[in-house]
Amino acid sequence: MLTVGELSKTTQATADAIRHYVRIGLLTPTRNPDNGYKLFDCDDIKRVKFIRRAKGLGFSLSDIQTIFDHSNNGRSPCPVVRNIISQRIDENRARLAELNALQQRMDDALDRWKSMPDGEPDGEAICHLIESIN
Amino acid sequence: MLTVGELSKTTQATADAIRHYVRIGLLTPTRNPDNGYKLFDCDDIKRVKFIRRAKGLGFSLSDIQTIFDHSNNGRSPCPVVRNIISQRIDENRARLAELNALQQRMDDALDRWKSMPDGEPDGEAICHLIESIN
DNA sequence: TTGCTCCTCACGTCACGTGAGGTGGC
DNA sequence: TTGCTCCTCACGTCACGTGAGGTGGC
Repeated sequence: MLTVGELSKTTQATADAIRHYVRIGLLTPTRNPDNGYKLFDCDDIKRVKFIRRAKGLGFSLSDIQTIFDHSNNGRSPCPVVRNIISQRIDENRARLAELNALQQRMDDALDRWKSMPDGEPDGEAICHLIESIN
Repeated sequence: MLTVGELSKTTQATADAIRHYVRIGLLTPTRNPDNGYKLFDCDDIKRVKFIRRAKGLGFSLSDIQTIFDHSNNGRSPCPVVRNIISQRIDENRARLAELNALQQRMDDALDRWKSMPDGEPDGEAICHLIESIN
């Protein structure tokens, strides 16, 4: 049996992250009755490593809870895993498109501003650099 | 003088967004003493349009507050605006790199999983698709 | 006694959106 | 009276990080 700190070391997750997983029910450690310390077992090591891996593939903690639920109920989580990652791929593609467009706008602005002087407050504009865009 | 709804229409910001800007002090409308309704003026229209434009360039509401503060104190916000956007550009570049790497991992996983069957719970793996990665 | 780890709240993050419960204006 | 707008809380979002205040173990 491991304490939070020990589980943290073996999984590379911070102790605070592990406490968070306990709070939201992703992990359900037993307790040392003497001092109330959380006690984790080998399955918890597997679960935390699974969480880290799944997060690295874009799964949210809520997604991971769904996967655990399927697994605990003796159903294969694989079909739902395929569905979720497809969604996350679509979402990430949309997010990337947004951020690329933003990057473009920022780069354009910074470039245009290179040839513009700093303005002094004139009671009209708030910042003529920003207001010159569009 | 405009009410929230009217300012919302002329600026394309939602009424809730405008209320939020008031809550955090970006806008400081006067009040109609009869009914407590917020009353916005022409400068508020300019401010909300400015907020939208600045957000479109990657400035946070906190950044925008800083810009407003400079402007209200009779200092040119331009130097600070150039600094902030440079930071935001760097941050966004880093974020893009992360999300591109994530996209790569997700695409690779989905691709590899195409040739793999759904696994049945075996008491060993939680989800062998995810655990096959890395 | 010291220093390290553990515990449980509870708040902060970012920019709103969403009820809930109530009121003003035509 | 109806329907629309306005008001103010206060909570939820996502995954933790960070105090605050206190205790166990060697």
